[in-house]
Amino acid sequence: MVTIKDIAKLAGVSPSTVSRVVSNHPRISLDTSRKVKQIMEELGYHPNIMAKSLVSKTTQTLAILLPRPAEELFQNFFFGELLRGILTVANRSGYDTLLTTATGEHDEIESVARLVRGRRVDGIILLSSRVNDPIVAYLAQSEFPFVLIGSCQAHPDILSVDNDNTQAAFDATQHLIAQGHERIGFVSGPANLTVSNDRLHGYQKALEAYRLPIRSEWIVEGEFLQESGYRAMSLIMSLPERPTALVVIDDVVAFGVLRGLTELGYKVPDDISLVSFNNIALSELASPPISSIDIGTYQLGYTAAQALIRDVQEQPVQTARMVIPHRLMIRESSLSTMIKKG
Amino acid sequence: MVTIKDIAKLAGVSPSTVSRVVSNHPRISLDTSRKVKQIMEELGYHPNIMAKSLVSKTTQTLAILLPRPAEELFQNFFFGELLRGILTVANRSGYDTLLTTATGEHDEIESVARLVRGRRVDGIILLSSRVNDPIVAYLAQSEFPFVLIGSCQAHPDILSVDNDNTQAAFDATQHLIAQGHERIGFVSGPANLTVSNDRLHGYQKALEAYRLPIRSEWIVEGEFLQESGYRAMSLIMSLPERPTALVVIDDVVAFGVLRGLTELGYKVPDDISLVSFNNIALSELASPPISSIDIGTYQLGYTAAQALIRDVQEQPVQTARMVIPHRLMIRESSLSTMIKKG
DNA sequence: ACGGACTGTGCAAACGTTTTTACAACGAAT
DNA sequence: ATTCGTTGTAAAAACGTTTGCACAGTCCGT
Repeated sequence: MVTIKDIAKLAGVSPSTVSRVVSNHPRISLDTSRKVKQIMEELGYHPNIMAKSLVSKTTQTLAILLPRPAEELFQNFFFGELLRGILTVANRSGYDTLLTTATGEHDEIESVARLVRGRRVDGIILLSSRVNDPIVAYLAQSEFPFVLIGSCQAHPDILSVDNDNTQAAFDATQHLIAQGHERIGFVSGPANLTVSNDRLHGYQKALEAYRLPIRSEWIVEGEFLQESGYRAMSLIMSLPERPTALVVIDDVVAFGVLRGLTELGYKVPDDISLVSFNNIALSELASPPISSIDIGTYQLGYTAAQALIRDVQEQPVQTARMVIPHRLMIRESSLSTMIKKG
Repeated sequence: MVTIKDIAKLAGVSPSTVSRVVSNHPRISLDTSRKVKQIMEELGYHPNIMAKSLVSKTTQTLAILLPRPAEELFQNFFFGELLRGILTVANRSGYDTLLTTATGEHDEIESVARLVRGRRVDGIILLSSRVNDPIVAYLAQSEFPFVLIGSCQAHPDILSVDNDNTQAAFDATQHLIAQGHERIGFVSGPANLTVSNDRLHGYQKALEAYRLPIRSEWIVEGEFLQESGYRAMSLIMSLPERPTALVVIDDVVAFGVLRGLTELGYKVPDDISLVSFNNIALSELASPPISSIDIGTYQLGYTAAQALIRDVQEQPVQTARMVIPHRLMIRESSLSTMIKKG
């Protein structure tokens, strides 16, 4: 392995001089600099990053931390977009990115502590919207730089990036109401996620605003999986009184709902209209194409990484709570030609 | 920051002893071990990973290296599955995982060199199937542990994991032939990827085996994008003589083809049958559900990580070239009830 | 009582950097 | 001629670990 000393010896200078050449120290003569650089080139020298980190106390590395069952996330197609947003910023700023999952129960904290206390990374991007996430609690108390993608009701004051999910769900519901629907159901995600709660809340607010009845049997909780949508759909459609439209927590779930409806012979959007969230690339390729709230996934990752890096570098961070705008993409699944009333 | 020395002082032992406690050295008395461990617990000690790496010359870190325009990959939905396979193995074996992209042209090599020469990681998982990838060339010559997911015609001897894409395409084509098709087209990917070449080759071999004509105008090259499928489809369908079935390089592309065919009023599978590759979760949710070759994406990642870790740890590695079995998932898109003959 | 094997611990060097401090050489200003 | 600022370089300490070597103490067989 070629070290700074090898270069120094060959160039007839001291190691410190080589180090200064590498870091473009102002008080190095052009001659020395050229000579050293040439030798570095010849030997293919690259500084040992561990040694560098040890003394500089910075790793130039961020961690993307996925909480417990990451399985779900990997399957979910907006994950790639999110990564892309994060990596774009990180690379540009010279940071490497560690992809880590916090597994185990008490272990969960332990695996974060390893990163934090072991100075493994300079900052953490945490993907979570658990209502009360112990990892958030740990990080908040540890004073370690981190940003949350999502939100945590127990810690509203931390650095985080999220959508206005309540407003988004309001918009989605309002759109269905504008299409003439009066009986609207909601297929939700796990109740311990703020994203589920917020969207449910927005849905309810919209119904209230338009004085439409909120029927608890039309609200079904599930997971972020197709199966979940399928099941929720059959549950709702087996009721004596059925809704004419559904707001669905996630596109993948909506795919499950759609499959179920099609199997049962319902026509979308004519029998049942659909609006969902996240606007993954395939939503518009479903048949019919699914209306979906675009949450600016790339922006979410991009903004989070940017804020974190600012924080790490102790530049002033603008706001603790950043909101990425959403946008309703209206497609065929919510454009019924004839509405069935009450 | 709490270091090994702090623990040592409080426990009234030397730093070396603490180190030995941490690494479960056999010749430490139970008493000392307990005392030290308790103090570590109290202070929340975690060893500084950089210092550790510096002396041990191992980082316990792998890099997942995505070649040039990673954009495409992030959009492609089997990426998540692949990551999941890799992370499962890596975590279990105590490795962290760096997600890196090699950007720039000459920079491409430079960014890899930084990882390799700077001892940033212990090994690299390279995602690529470029016919002649300079990164593969660099890594092969550098003696650095790495595994290729995909294959590289210029370096057939390196450690790699791939499918038998030729056979897979043969199977797909044969399936269409068995359904009675005699005029079969092929929507391919970029010509500089071995995956495109292999699959094209398998397709041609199948046609030859059954003495069916190979028509070059029915073979269209494109990208791994929906748009690409859409364009390829309209190109092929504008010909005076049209195929009755298409083999498509990738599910996402097939979605584009399907959309195009539907728009033009063709019925799938009755007018045109489809088989594609990769079997992403949404293939079966298309309408009609798309027949697809499952390439064992999770297995691909899992096997690659496993092989790499073996290599890094200098355990004997079984074979240089590992082949993950594929499986044709037959769905409605290739099950035409009535076949139009030549 | 003695040599040896074994057990438990400490000392110090090493890993490859960065950075503070020091200092030599030089030109310019007094 | 002396002082002073500037420029370029070197020496050495520090970062937090691991680990080979040394050594004191204990236990055992003779």
